[in-house]
Amino acid sequence: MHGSAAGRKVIRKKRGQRDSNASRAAILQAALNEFSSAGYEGARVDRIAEKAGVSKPLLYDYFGDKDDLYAAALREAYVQIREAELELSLEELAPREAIHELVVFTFRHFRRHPWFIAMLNTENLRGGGTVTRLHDRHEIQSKLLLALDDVLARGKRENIFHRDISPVRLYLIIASLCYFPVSNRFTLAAIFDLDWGDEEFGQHAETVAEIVNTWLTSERAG
Amino acid sequence: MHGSAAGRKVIRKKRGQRDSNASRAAILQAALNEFSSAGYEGARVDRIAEKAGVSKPLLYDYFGDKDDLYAAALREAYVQIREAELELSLEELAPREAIHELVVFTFRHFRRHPWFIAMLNTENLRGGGTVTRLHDRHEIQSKLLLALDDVLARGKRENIFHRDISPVRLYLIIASLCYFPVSNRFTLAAIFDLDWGDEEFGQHAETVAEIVNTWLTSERAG
Amino acid sequence: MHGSAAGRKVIRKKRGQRDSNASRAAILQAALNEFSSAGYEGARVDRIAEKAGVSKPLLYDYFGDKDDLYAAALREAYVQIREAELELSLEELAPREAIHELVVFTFRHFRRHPWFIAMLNTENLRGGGTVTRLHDRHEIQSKLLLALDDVLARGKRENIFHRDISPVRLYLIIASLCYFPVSNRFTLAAIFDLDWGDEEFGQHAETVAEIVNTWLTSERAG
Amino acid sequence: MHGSAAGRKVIRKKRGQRDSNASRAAILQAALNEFSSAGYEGARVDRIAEKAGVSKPLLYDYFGDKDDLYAAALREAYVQIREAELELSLEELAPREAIHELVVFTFRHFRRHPWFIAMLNTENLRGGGTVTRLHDRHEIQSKLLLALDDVLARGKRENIFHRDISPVRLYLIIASLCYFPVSNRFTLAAIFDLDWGDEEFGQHAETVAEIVNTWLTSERAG
DNA sequence: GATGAATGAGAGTTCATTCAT
DNA sequence: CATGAATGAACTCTCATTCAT
Repeated sequence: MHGSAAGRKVIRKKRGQRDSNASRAAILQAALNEFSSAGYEGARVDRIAEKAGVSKPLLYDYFGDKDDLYAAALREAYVQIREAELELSLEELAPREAIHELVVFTFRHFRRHPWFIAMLNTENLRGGGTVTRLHDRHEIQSKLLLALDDVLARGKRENIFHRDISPVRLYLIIASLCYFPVSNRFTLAAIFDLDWGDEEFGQHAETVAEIVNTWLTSERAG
Repeated sequence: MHGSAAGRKVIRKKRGQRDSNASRAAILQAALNEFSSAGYEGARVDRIAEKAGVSKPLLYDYFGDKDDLYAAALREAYVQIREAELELSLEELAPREAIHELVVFTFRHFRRHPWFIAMLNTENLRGGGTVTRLHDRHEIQSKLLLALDDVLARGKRENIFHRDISPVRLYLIIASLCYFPVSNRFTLAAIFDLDWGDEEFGQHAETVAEIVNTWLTSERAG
Repeated sequence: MHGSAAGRKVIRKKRGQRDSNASRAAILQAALNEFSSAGYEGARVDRIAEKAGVSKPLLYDYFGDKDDLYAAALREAYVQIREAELELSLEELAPREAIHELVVFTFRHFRRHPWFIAMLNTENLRGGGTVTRLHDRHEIQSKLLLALDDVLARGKRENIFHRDISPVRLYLIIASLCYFPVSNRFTLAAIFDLDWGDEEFGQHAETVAEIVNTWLTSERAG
Repeated sequence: MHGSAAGRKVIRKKRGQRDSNASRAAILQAALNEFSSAGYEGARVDRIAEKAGVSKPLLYDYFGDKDDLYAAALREAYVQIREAELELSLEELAPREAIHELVVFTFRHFRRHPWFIAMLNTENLRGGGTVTRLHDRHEIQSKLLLALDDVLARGKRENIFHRDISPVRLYLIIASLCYFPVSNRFTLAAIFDLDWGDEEFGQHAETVAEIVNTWLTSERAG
């Protein structure tokens, strides 16, 4: 069923479809770059069309108006970031090592994909109205949550972790610690002279991993 | 007569100027509201003037162009937030209690001043070019850093805390944990159904405080 | 079919573009009118667009900003005036008659193209910054210079003219005499009651021609 | 009578009047500078007030609106130029020498007072509406006309000049020859590379003087 | 299907001018 | 007499969007 539908499309407009897909992808990528580097209001439809190498009417034809294009770009940001997460596999690591690995990965992840952070900030600045309307917004959840669930369960079973916490809450904590220094790097640099290079970021990641592990392994205060 | 008139003058702001000071303050506040709710590009000078109850030319006369006004609003955001921090005093609390208090305060602080978070996000989205140009940007540092320094020293002296960490780094960790759930509340709500009310935020603050205290009091791993 | 279509295309302007060339020309003419009748600062872009029958964005798209449009109009003024000069041919006239013809023509020329004079005045009022930047400003030189060179040479050869003078200097003298009464006609009328009609202008042109010829034919003072 | 009137003023508002006159003069001079260097539309009332060292309301109080101020500046331009002409005395020179002197003087005159030329150009660009409304516009006529009348009469009487021409017409010719090279110096420099210094201007003045004298002394063509 | 041509609506900014003290 | 404070109106320029081929 899935296959035949795709097949039909290819037959019906072989070339058109191929171009069409390439154009769509180019527009999407250009939109993602533009929105993440200029914000919603700062983004220019002209610039997106130009960078994508298509005409504006085509762009409007494919994606609707600026708002729709922004929604598509936001969705694309989530899709891309989740794809990038696939390279991480924690199943075979011991719980504490898994946490360490996860923290270090998340940190690097955010540093390497600043446009993802920019899109999230933009969307939150706008009140989240767009993300709420993404029809598959729940499927977009980090795959890391599942891995985290497994790690937490193993840690509990092996009597290494002594805290009851949901994977979501734990992810929230890890994400908090990794997000802020990247997201706010410019103001932090200006106000606190925290102008970090790769090395300092790496060290901070180690600290963060230890904080999380220390907490997970400690007994609850009596 | 002369004396009392002069006295009144001081209270009613400098005279001769129709109401210069009041106008300035009104513009600044309106700008802060507008920029934090619409971002830099989304902000409208018309709207700021209207909300401030002044004409656009007056606004331009006082603050220069939109960029200058934005810079003034950003600075005002920092000033207001630092003023609000004065209500916290940690000197008389035991180290662990002080940390707990600080975390809870910071959390509530961010929740109550969402425009501050919005301004920081906007500025980081823009690459921090404006904050770098604020002449007194270093004096803007959180007063909490000083308090934190004292708390850390006491904790060490009393053999309660066993971690070597600079106040700035510790503040970074605390701020990270408190900032992200507020800053990203809309996307978190949409993706993870993390739609918190005051109570849940309060609980999370407790968790955060415990994480930090657990780490500070634990021995370094051998 | 192909050929004839192509032929038609040339006549009907390039196709596919809705009416790009016609719009450009209309804008240029409207700009010339507006700048020459209102000066640079007094000229209104709205008015130019309206007179040209196009929208402002189109105008900006074609010509850049007001400054660029002004430069294009200035250049157009020179182009039009030089085109109009083509109707004059002096080669077959005797030297004295040629000078007479040239003076009378120049006078009438200036009177009939007052917007040319207005553009020159405007540009000189502005310090000439724009004309200096015209890339082909030297090719804009009056074709009359060449004719003048020929007339002077013949006059010398035939022992009619006895003055050594470069064509440029002679043109400067003739232009001076023809320009001022037209350029300053309003102040002259107000101060000296010199409110001339066509006839008086014609008489003055005769006087001017005689002045120039008298000088050219006279021997240098010993 | 004269003295007592002045005396009364001084008594009536000793300081006020003195300031008032100084302010008026300062405004007038500033307006002249501004209008002649920026044109009517380009001139800024703010700048005039600032350069004159007075407040804008004062300026408006003294002179009315921008139009009135422009009219006053235009009148002032004529007054100043006529005052400067007083230094020339032709009565005791032989006719040909007088003409030579007059031409050289006029040339230098225009070169040294470029703001006068700028004001005339501006006014002509505007259609002369303002000069027409100056109540004493006829008294503003060049004093040189009277001198010229005398020179022409003497030339005729002494059988040196053989042309019938009114002083006004002769002045027009001389002014034409001296005005254009100065007025249009920027475009001439750009188009014809006529970038003159003092010396070349001086030489040109000599040529002009000879042209005029040659014509005046020549017999009318038979 | 794809695009050059075109625009309505509105943005930031400035300017001559006038209150109110 | 003198001015700091204030503004309505207008200007240049831009942007998301659509027509017509």
